[in-house]
Amino acid sequence: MVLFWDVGYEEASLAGLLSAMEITKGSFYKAFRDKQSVYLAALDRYNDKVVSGTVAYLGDGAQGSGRDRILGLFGRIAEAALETGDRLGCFLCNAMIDKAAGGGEAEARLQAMTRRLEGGFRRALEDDGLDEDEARAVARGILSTYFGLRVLGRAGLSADMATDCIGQVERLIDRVG
Amino acid sequence: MVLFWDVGYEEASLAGLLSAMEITKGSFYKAFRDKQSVYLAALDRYNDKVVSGTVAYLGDGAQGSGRDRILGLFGRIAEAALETGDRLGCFLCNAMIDKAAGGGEAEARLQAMTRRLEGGFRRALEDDGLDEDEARAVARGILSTYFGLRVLGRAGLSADMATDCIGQVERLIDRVG
DNA sequence: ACGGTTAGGAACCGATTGGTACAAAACACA
DNA sequence: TGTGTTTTGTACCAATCGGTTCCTAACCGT
Repeated sequence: MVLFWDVGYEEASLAGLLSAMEITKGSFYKAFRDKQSVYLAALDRYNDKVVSGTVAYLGDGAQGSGRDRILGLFGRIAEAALETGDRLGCFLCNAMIDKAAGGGEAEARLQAMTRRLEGGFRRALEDDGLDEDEARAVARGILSTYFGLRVLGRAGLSADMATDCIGQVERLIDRVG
Repeated sequence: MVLFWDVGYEEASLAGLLSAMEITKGSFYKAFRDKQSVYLAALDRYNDKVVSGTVAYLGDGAQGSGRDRILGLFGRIAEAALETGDRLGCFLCNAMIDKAAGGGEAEARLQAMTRRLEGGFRRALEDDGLDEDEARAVARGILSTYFGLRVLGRAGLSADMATDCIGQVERLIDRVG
């Protein structure tokens, strides 16, 4: 999964996948139909692990208000990009750009994950008292900023760029209610 | 340029480039050093044509207020994605995700284009009377939303998603001043 | 220890990759 | 028209691509 995440579908060669999995071709083609199916499995895994984790965090009242959770998420992303020099970005976001991948079957998964993420933001906003329609609209704006930040993070994000972006997310939330 | 824009660096095969350019290998390798240099040239071309056009539009007072221009830009993007089914997205945005491309030389160009785009937004906001610091911060938030919208547009953007995103950009602008 | 099943490894496959070498064709200038 | 130069098309290259085949090695319950 991490290899696809890092370098995309085409650039992830079969040899690279094999060494990353520490298996050889025999086992590979016993376990999977072809390269594409592994990619789809990687997407599913990302959905299960990362997206689920993010949505759970956004919906976890123990982490503070909805506002706190959303800003906390963005803070963690910026922190990872700045301090540990994380250049992976968001696999979902990368996959949406990567046209070579999945051949149609990927698109449904991508849209489903996008909806889950949007739902996570909306949930957090509703916890702060926003009504459904307004929460959805703001959530979508935040989602879009989220993807944008992940894109920027992939190409090297400066610290002040990150803080400015997060500041705007903050304003997007605080305006309402 | 359009081929790289559409399918990315790796997926754009030499044969595809040749037929797109309507030349053969002989002329190709006389005109360019290798595939990577063509990619960089395509990035430069995108900068010259598209980014320059966008920045010019954002700075053109004849197109209305800065607010009008920014919202006009987003409107045109959404319109293209929805009506004509444009799945190209933004070459700059795609290239930032596409890690295979450019090998270090691309990164400087990408950051330069990003700064130009940010400057375009900032200029439009300053025309509406925002001071420099505030304009920069808002511009960066808008830039991030811009990239996010382009990502969403690549994977099939619904009409209400687009209107909600643009609505949040509007709120981001209107809050200030 | 046995036979049957499954997993694993390595050789091999045609197709395609980006890139080179070179000759033929088009061109410019006189 | 003759000559020298540049452009263009083509044959070719090693390397790598994703994928198949097949044989061996490990493991299983009896």
